Amino acid sequence: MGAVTIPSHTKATREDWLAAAMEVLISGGEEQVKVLPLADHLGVSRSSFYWYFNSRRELLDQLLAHWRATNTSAIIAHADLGAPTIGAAVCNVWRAMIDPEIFHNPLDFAVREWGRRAAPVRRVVEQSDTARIEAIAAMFARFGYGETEALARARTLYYMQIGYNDAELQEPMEDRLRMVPYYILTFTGRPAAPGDADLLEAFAKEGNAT
Amino acid sequence: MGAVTIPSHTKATREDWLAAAMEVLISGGEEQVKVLPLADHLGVSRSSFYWYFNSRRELLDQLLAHWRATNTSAIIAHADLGAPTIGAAVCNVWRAMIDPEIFHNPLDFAVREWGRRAAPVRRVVEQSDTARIEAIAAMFARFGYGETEALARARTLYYMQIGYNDAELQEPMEDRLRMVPYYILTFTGRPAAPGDADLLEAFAKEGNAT
DNA sequence: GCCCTTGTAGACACCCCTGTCTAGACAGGC
DNA sequence: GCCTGTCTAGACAGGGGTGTCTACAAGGGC
Repeated sequence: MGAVTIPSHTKATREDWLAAAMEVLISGGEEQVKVLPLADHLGVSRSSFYWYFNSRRELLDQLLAHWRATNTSAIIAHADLGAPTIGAAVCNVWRAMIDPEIFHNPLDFAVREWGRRAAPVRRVVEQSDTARIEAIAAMFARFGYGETEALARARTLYYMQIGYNDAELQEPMEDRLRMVPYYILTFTGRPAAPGDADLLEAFAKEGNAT
Repeated sequence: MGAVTIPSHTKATREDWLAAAMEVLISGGEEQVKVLPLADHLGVSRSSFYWYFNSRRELLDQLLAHWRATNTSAIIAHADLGAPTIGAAVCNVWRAMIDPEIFHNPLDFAVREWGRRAAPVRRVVEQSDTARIEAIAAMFARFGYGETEALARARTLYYMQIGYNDAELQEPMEDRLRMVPYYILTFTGRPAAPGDADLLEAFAKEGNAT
């Protein structure tokens, strides 16, 4: 991991290509990740790309690897977090999935969509889904839910959030917070305890619009 | 609506183009709907397409219109159905969203994905989501849930199913049925009544793998 | 039997994308 | 000051894609 010396006449580094490609993957999907437009965007010749990468395919593999190494672990970490009540625990997971600092939702969807058409990618996505849900189910189990119920509730929480994010609901944060107790009731089957949504509210107050 | 006479030397009708395009939209997304491959598939010259349609764009508009006219109304109709208990009502909606005869899930996703990138399409999808959720919220309200709770539960049910479908979970039907009472408990906050899942089980018995 | 509408084929102009290859610019080691 | 390794430009070959235009085949109306 020694510092790599970058010649001063370098216009676009490997990381520049990756970052630009990631942006396009997120905003336009895998099919839009094309070498020519990326080269234009970086103000560089297309052939320069082939110095860093063997092919477009290799670039895409790198993007998938990056996704794998970030989003899934973030959710699992938040499901594993200690919490006083199941309601607060649910809020931890919920927060992890709406905080752009923790979980990159547009990227998650870009990869999910990509996987719907590319079998190798789909397998990676399925593994991640399973791992995420297992972590959430374990969370419910820690609060006394039976195995099957924990799984049902984990799936409900997880898939509901996936669907919710998918809809990109433009809902004012205050409306959303007002509904939190009802969501907690639905997800856990127990009334929300006072303080369950504290961390969520604190996060909202920091000025996060979406 | 008079019967249209089709000259015998017609190789591909307007409907043939539409059906082929729909297939591609579903399996490959909007970007894959291309005139040249469709022409090859239909064993016809590309120029013949331009006799029926002014442009690729016009073809896509037709596909969106067809989606609008089928999937959304199917869900709303099933949410409006009478039911003895809220658990059975939830099963009605659930069944509507997993029965390929009623609701074309792959098409729904293709359109949803398309809308993520095309603003006019997105608006149509948003309208549909709102209408579907309102119908489900009204269903909960009919069983005595307060307005906000009904909305929270409607969204949970609807988005969870969207997320669930998105994951294309390959789950044996018997496992799925076994979890139904737990899902009913989660969605409604009330234990499943005997018979709630009867229609769902009948549907499963008809031999529907997914 | 002719014409006219319907539907198709094939060529043309134009655009965008991938991957390869050659030539060359630029800095640093020696 | 030359050589070498790093990086880039530009041209080339090859593959698709959209629309348009002209010619033409094949029935039905008259």
